[in-house]
Amino acid sequence: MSSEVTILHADLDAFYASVEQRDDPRLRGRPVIVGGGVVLACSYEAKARGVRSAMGGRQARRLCPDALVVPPRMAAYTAASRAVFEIFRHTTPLVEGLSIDEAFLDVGGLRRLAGAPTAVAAALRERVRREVGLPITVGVARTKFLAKVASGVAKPDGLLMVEPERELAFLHPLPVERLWGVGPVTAARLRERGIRTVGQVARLDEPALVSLLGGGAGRHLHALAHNRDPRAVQVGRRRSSMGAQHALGRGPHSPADLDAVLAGLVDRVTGRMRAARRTGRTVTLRLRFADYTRATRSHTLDEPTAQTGPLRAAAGDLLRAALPLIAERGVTLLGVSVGNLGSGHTQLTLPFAAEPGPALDAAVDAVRDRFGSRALTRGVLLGRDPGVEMPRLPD
DNA sequence: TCTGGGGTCCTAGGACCC
DNA sequence: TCTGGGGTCCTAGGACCC
Repeated sequence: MSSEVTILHADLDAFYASVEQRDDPRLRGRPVIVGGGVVLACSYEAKARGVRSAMGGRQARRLCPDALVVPPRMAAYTAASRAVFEIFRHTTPLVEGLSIDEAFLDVGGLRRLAGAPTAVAAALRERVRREVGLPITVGVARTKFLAKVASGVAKPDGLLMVEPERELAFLHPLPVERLWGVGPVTAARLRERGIRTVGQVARLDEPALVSLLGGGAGRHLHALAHNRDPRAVQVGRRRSSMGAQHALGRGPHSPADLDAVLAGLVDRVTGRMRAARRTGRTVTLRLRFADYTRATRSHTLDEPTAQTGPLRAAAGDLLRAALPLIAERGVTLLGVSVGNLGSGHTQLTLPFAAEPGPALDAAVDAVRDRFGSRALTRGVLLGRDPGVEMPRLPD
């Protein structure tokens, strides 16, 4: 783990709502809600009145009757996101996107070129504001985790650096919900034990946390509470699944209706897959029932594909097999996603001959570091020229 | 808090392989 | 013949994130 502060977490504020306020002056300074049935995003003026994203539209309007409700414009948000990520990548090549509106940037190599990380962060904020017209908050710290927590604390439209010598003083008073990976269930489990702050978590030993929360979450939380986070900023991560879903209302819905909805969903997903030049093998049918329980059913094809036909057929089989369950509980949401994306089709061009030896071994290690071991489970194609496929690496 | 649409990662059992 | 150890893949569920 680096002992220097090099990591930025940049996070656009109330992203969808800020784009709407940017594009329509009448919305500026006023409570804005994006999305009708459910709040997709809301401006800080609406947040001040208690409106939260994922809240039901009725409740949101009750809390804030004078809110201006606008329908989402996904194309505008995608365009704004692209413009902001261009600025990120112009700042440093080491950019790891987390979602449409946030990313980690490693600016460690820039000290001589562009100045200290806080100066880089301030310039970045200024540029996003000037060129894209959006407010953005940046957290600056020695680790990804601390940078993310810092941006959360600094929101909205802020900049906060956590100096190495005050990391624990910054971290320990925070409520556990601030920790990345602590949601309602984990927070409730901790609260039952009287644990509310990160400092209290840090006083528990790892076995106690593991028995309380399970192996993965327990070890994760123990590390974070002790400020251990060795993860590097990863460049070039690709989506591993693509999906689409649709809420149906309480029904009833005939099998033919469901099949028609399913066909539309598969069409949408495969269209996006082809546009992104991705293929996939695992089709997952997602169901939500009238009692808000959920189920998934999945099937893995022998060959990856982006064609509508085979994926549609597999999804149809899954739906037919789930009809008894649907008849029993009543379906309210249907979703399709395709996973196992792209493996076997990844091609990396490396600047050396792909012959066995120390150079190749080192390159494979570098690939593992950058993309994770999963990138190699189906073999990575190495080539000297784009478009030229080299033999598979041995496993 | 009564619920949209898009994702990630982890766990666990069973099948199957050497 | 009824038995080890190690590994991958598939399926299903669950927690979490924006």
